[in-house]
Amino acid sequence: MASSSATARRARPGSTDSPSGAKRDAILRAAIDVFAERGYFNAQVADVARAAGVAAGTVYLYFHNKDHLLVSIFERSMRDGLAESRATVAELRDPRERLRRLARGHLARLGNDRNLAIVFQVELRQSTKFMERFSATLLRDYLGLIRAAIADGQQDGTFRTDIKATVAAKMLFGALDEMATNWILSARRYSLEADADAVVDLFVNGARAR
Amino acid sequence: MASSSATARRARPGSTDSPSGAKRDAILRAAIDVFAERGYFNAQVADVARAAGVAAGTVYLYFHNKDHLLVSIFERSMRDGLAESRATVAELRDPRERLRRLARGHLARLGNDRNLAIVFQVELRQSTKFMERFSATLLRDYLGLIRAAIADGQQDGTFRTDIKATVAAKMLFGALDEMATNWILSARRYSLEADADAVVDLFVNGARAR
DNA sequence: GGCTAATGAATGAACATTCATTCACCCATG
DNA sequence: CATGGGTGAATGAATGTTCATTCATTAGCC
Repeated sequence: MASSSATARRARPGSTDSPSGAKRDAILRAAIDVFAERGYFNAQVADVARAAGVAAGTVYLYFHNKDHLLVSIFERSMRDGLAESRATVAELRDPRERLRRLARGHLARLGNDRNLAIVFQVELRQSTKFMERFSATLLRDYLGLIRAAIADGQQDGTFRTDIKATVAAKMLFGALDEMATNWILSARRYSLEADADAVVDLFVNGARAR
Repeated sequence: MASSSATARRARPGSTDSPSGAKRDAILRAAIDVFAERGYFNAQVADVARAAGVAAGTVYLYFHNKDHLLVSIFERSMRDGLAESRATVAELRDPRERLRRLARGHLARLGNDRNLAIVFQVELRQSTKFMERFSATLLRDYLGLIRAAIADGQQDGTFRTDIKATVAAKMLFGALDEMATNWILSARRYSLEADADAVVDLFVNGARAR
């Protein structure tokens, strides 16, 4: 009943996933910037449209509604980030090195696009609805990569076996997340990626003097 | 010019800080529950009023506006939490033990009031406006306590001196924060406070096998 | 009876979404 | 090669709803 030609609404250019979608990209980029600037709930769809150089109604040719804009930003970035992370991990054997590269990648991605980082660290965490969606993918797949590296390290004797890989993974992720949030809120413009090594070092070696 | 009797609006019972404020407390408690349930932006002031058992207008006798409700929740909990943390820390000498008790206190406070935890971990992080306010106090004073414990530990030889206390403090905080967020989003009802020791142990000793 | 707290209906502004209309382009035809 | 009409993308003004906030009125108390 859904897509028979009887109900045929006018074909929409890229509601789901068009191949090129230059205009769709422009709207998405504008949404990242406007949401980062004003905050999701305070941003008006008309603002996004203006920033993208299109009319308000045009946004609805590419996205179902305002929510869908936020979700699309999330899914796109997530997809890209995870793919990159998987590729990075695939070619490394040493668990410590894997964690280091995952951390660098994570912070580099956010550090290279401040507005995207704001959307991820702040705007996306509004309401448990988004959080749960966020959590169901990022914290499953991405945390999974970290956990796997740690578990491998436990296998090969690099890491302690008396800690739970799951808890350790959450910890490392939390530490990175906090670095990103701090970076956003800080007036200083330091390199976020540079924090990665310090975090992984502390995670691996601990704070205790030896 | 602000508070001269010329401008004297009708005295409001507890706009800022009334001594007893039983009704104010009821409204604040209702706000925590309603915001946790529906999310700040989707919650209506009328919902809060209903949950508190008062009329919509009454909310405005105690709070300037909807924002002020969120800010008040934050400031009250913050004040209490910081006071408790300071008291805890004051009577302990060992840096490791201080960190452990700070962590336990942090997670216990959130673990004892799930709705408050939701407001803190999710709702309060909406828009950089709140985040900055959040950051300016929590991340200054609270992180300060953690940093001081770490710095003391560096002085007395407990902790490595080749790490920056500031970065380490952010890391530990981030790890705890992540535990709290995970706990909220998890369907399982485990004890959040129990995570504290694992986190501090990992922070102090690191993941590396020894 | 005078005072303040509390009420809740009414107000009005803000804004997501719709949709009738315009515009730009393509190509079949003479 | 010029024309025109068909197609669907794009527009943006209009709509309707959703609340935060106000305030004239009432209730309770000393």
